[in-house]
Amino acid sequence: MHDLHTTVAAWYARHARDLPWRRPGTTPWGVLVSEVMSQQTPVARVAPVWEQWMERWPRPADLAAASPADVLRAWHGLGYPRRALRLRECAAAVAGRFAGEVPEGEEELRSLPGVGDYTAAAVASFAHGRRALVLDTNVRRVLTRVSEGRALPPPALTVAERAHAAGLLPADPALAVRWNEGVMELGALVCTARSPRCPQCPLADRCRWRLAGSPPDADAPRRRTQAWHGTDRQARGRVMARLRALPDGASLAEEELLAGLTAADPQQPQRALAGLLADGLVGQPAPGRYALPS
DNA sequence: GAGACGTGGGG
DNA sequence: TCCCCAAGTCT
Repeated sequence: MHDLHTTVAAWYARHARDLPWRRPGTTPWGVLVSEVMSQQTPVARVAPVWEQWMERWPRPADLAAASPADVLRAWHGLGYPRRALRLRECAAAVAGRFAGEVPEGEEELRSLPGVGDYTAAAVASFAHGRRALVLDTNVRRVLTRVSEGRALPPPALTVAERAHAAGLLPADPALAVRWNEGVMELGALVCTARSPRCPQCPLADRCRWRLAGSPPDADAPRRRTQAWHGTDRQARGRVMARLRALPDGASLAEEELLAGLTAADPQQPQRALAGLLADGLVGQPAPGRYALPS
């Protein structure tokens, strides 16, 4: 029976995925880009996009100089395209306010567009080797199971969770980094949300949830199932797909752009377009014409 | 704090 | 086919 941290670190050393941004030579900016791309998006889908992205725009200044249209097209498949625009703004902020160097402190990191608590901690820890509390959904799930004996963490991060996780974070920065990446990876590969691979888990012998027989979600209020069909979000996605597919320099009139998007609510397509315009995801190269923002 | 915000793959 | 999601952030 090994110490918790040693056990996780040993498991990570043996089972960590060979993700492109974990390879030697990856810059702090590359790590930041990987974290933003991975927000709510499966890592397997991020990897190939990240490689092309970093080859095309290796430094913050390169991305800041790119057109929103190119950035949005390169983002294809990752979802939540507003993240792409924010990442470009983030690049401009790093290039400008921070002389092209990704800041090391969580406070400064959080001041960047698209960087919240999780991403700031992840970049501080994984890119700079700092001691930071990385609390993503994977870590929360692992700790909830091992320590609380429950199947899933509450919908929103609680102060109790934060305190518990903080107490587990090693004091030594290098050990803290290993712990962070180890627990995250364990949650991503073994202690998964749907079908956890408990027989392969290095913590199975001390997991309260496992020891209790892996009881299904007690009564914890689950997040409401994500609304989708017939939503504005779906309509927005369709509009963006059409614009991304347009040849460079081409544009569409509103009727062409929204044709066939009729929904239960006849106002929806236009509402979606208005929202995209407001978000800067759609541009108007000429009056009444629409395209990706230049 | 609740709700908005995409996409494509797996079970 | 249909449902459920996957390294959150912003308002």
